[in-house]
Amino acid sequence: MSSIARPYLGSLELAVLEELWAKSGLDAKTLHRSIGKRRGISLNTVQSTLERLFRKGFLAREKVSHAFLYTPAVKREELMRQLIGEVVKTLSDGRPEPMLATFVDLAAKVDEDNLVQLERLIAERRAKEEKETS
Amino acid sequence: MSSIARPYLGSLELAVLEELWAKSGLDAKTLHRSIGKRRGISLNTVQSTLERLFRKGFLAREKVSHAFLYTPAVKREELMRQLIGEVVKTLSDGRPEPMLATFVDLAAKVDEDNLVQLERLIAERRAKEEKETS
DNA sequence: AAAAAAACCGATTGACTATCGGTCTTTTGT
DNA sequence: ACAAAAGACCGATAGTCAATCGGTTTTTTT
Repeated sequence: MSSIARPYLGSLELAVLEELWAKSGLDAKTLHRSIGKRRGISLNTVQSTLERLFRKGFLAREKVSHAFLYTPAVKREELMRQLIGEVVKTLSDGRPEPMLATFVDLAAKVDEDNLVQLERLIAERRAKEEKETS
Repeated sequence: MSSIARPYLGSLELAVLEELWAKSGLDAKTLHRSIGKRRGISLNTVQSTLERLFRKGFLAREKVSHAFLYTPAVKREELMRQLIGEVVKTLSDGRPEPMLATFVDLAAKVDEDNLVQLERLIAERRAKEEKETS
C-alpha cells in the first residue's frame, strides 16, 4: 500500500501545465506550436497528453466551435500542495516535526530571507483565523 | 526534461525503509519475517527491493559473517527533503511564494498549533545562524 | 564434502508516460 | 448540401520503474 502515490507528472505534462498557467484557454494546436514543435513531437502526442491531464483532473476544457480549449483546473500552489502533501503523509510517521523541520530547511536553503517571509505568512494566516473565529 | 524526477519510492521500498528506521542493521531474512510474510511475498522479492534501495543510495549495507545487514543511508527528514525539494524545484517558477504558502497551508492543515511550532523552529534556526555568523 | 543459507541473475507483469498512425466526426467554405 | 479540412478519438508500441519470483552460483557452516 502506502507508496507515494502517482500521479506524478511527466515532463510533457508539466510543460503543458506551465504553458497553461502562463496563458490559459489554449487548444492543442497552439500548444503544439509553442512546446511540441521544439521537441519534435506530433500534434497527436500533445493531444493525448492533454487528454490524460484532463482525465486526471488537472485540466478543464470547453469546446469552443470545433476545438477544445484547455484551462488549468488546479493552480500551481494547489498542485504543489497535493504533491508535497503526498510526501508528507507517507513520511511523517505521525509526528509533525519531520515535516516542519523540512519546511524550515527548504525555505532557508534557497534564501535566508525566506524565513522572514515565512514568519510573515504565518502571522497573516493567524490573523485571518482569528477574524473567522471571532 | 523537467519532470518530477524519480526516484520515487514504491510501497515495499517504503515499508522496508520504515522498518529500518525503526531498527537498523537487519538482514533480508528478518525483514522478510517482519514485512514480507504479511504480504505473502517471497524472500527473493524482499532481497531485490533491498538491492534496489541500496543501488539508489537509500540504504547502506555491511556483510556480517554471511549475510548483508542493511541500515538506512538517509534519515527520514533527509528523504522528505529530497522528495519535497524535487517538487519545489519543478513547480516554484522562480518565486519562493508558492513554496512558502504551501508550507504554511500544509502545516496548518493537520493542526493549527503547528504554526506556533513552525515559528519556534524558525526562531531557533535564526539563533543558530547568528551564532555562526558572529 | 555435503547441506544450508544467501547472493546474484534474468525474466515477467503491471502501471504509467510518451509517442504516433489511422479513422471517425464535426465544422466550414464554396 | 457536400466536399475538404480540422480535430477528436481509438488503439498500438516503446520505454521506465517497482514488484515479483525461479533458478543458479557462491559462500558458510557443520
